[in-house]
Amino acid sequence: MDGKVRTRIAPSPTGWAHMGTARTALFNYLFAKKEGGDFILRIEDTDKERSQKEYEQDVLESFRWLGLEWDEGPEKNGKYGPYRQSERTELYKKYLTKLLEQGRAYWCFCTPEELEAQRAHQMSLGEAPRYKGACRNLSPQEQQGRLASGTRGVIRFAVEPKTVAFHDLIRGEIAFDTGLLGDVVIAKDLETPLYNFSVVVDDFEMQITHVIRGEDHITNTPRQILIQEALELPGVQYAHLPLLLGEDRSKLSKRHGDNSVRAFRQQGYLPEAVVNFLALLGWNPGSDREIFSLPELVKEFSLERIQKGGAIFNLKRLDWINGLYIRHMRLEELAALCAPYLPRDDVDSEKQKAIVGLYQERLKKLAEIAELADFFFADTLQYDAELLLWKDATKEGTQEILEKIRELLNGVGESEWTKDNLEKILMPEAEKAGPPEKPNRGYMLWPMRAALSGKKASPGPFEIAEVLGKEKTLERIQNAIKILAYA
RNA sequence: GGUCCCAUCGUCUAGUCUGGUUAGGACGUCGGGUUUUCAUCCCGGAAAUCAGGGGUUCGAAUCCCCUUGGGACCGCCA
Repeated sequence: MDGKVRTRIAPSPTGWAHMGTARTALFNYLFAKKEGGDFILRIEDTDKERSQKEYEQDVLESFRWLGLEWDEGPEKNGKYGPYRQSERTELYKKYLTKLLEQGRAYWCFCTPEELEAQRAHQMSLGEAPRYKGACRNLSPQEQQGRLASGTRGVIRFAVEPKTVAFHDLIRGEIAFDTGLLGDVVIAKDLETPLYNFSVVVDDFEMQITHVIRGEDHITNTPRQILIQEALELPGVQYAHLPLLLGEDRSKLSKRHGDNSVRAFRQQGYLPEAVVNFLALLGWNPGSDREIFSLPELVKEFSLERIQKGGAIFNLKRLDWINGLYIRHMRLEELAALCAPYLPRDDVDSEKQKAIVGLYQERLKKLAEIAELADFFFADTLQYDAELLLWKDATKEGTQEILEKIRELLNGVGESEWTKDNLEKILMPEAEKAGPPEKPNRGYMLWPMRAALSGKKASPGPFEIAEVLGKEKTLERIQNAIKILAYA
């Protein structure tokens, strides 16, 4: 032992990687890196029924996307693969056998029905539901006999009644009376260990020094400490994180919608923004600063500044941070990220970049650009004539001004077709637009912008015109005149 | 029901250890400015009797006790 800090994230691949898992991973990563230690990824796939490769893949992709690279694991294409519990069966078997031989664990042959009945009975009596079956008193010979006869059994750990206390790095002393626990099932058979057992074995074998996990694991801790003690393994430090909550203040789950990392990724949240947002849920630097890159978080991080109470997963705030990161991005980079959300055909990358540039200040998440910028890719715009009328503008007046716009634009050469030029040419006219007694540029700019975008809200008319090009711009002005004529 | 954890604006939180602040910041919200619209940007407002009650003290969000409320867990899931 060189005293190096080692943390781990241990997800089970039974669903898409969750935001809660991502935050736990982040805190483990931050603490490990802050202490100059290692961050390890261990896939807890002992549940063969529910574990799926697809989900495991999603976990790896999600963590990599967030920039949470783990420090070791089986080599795979020059990158570290994850450790998998399913590949460590022999290891668990060794420790399981040891506990069985020591008499600290035993085979239990109670049926699920019997256990259910027991639980129900205890609950009705107001007791803590726990295993108090008779199998604990079966002699080794009886256990072997039943196994030999083909009776299905599970392996239970004999919990000794005592007070187990541990020091939680976030919450301080926490004590439990294990007499209330009951004998926990630690394996279905020698080849199929269960969570509370495999965790203890792996955390020791992987030399984990700090177990940083969700608060929902607090009550598992005494069981794991007992197993640790029975196996004569050294203890680890625990830090139980406050939970991520839904709007109703209950643990964030599917009930609150799809909170998988991939869902956020698909909507166009940036990994840097997600990391920044997640870090500030339950932790703060002790200053007013709230924008941090991953390396900056590593520098600032400390377990002492982690909150005890749960934190609601506030989408509005994520949107704000995401918009902020989008605005601070290099346009080339943003355009590349937006490309998948825009139509592929007939658009060159320069034009795409120009379009994205118009939305850099307007996007909260990348996917929004599809709908916002759709009119750039449309053939003919469909909209109600009403849209073209600004405030108290009349149909006739608007028609007139559109004609004027067409005339002026017609005179602009292809080579002079830039936003600045168009503005220089049209603005003097716009200033005079409207009733002579109270002219306002809105009388011209609004219908022009509406004609070009077909929308109530969009970037400015000159910016759009530049991207659209002369031909398409004139076409749309013409189209607007027609729509007014038929209205 | 049992065990354990938690409690400052609607939300994320600073301040609590080492009592003395107009209880600070941010998101959101409302209003104003810039503006053809939306967004950005700038300015301003409302918003927490610090869950409640009792102590200790000249003084309590901060220290002590009680109560209440919320949450997590109680699986042959993790």
